[in-house]
Amino acid sequence: MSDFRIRSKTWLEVDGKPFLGDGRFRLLSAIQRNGSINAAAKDLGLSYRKAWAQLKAMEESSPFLLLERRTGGTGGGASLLTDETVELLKRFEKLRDQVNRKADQCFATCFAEESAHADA
Amino acid sequence: MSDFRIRSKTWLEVDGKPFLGDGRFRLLSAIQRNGSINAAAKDLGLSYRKAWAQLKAMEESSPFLLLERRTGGTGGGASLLTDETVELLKRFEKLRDQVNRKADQCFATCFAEESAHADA
DNA sequence: TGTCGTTGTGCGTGATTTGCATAACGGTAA
DNA sequence: TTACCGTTATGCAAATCACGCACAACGACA
Repeated sequence: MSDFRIRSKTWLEVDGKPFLGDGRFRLLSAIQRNGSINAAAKDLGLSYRKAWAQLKAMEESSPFLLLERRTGGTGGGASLLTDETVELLKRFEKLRDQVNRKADQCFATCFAEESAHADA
Repeated sequence: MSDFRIRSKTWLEVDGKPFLGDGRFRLLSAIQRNGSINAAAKDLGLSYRKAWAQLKAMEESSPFLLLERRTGGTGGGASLLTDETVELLKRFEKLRDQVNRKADQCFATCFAEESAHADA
């Protein structure tokens, strides 16, 4: 009964539609690091097309502006996360980590043959 | 910041491949209720083809026999969960509910404007 | 005014999913 | 023994979806 591993995903929704999950979290983080959607996509090994589609989906249901885009100009353009987005990422990361940790705990309790209580 | 709802999924893997998640849990439960794959599929509103594919995928990585199948005979045939599968479903349901409950708690903590600590 | 690297988008191609159609099976009853 | 019935099991064509190439628009700076 214990050949299993547990996995879990946590994400936020708006109006029943997916808003922010792990993939989009990584994308936004990469934009923050790299300063542009294009560089972020390359960084993560995904196509600009796909990254752009994810951002569009997010923006369609976001209650606030996600990022400032600049087309043309020095460097060809750039994209910058808003303060609210940076704050959102922080909260989401904390939430996700807490849930993952709890999932591991529950798994140990429900599926281990003989489990001493872990107190991590 | 609080137009969001939290969602989470929990599932089991074997050898890095998805084994038991919410959809397959519902399928197996429906087989238990209905006594056949066909009736279970109708019950859930999915095609027999798809239900069968899910079972096949599970069986390819399952450490034990999932269900007994009978082709032909009275009623045309039938399918019955093994005792181990019934036990697995119980444990998974418990695990899933615990993780979901914890996710709701964490969400309240991380995203509520002013949150008194909930102690459910 | 030309250059450059962005953002933004149309569209053809390939992969994946879906569902229809059909074969095989075996208890039961005639 | 044989026909019947509803199930398990599967091949295959059609539809749907995802991917990524190719290209247009943009604007600060030299």
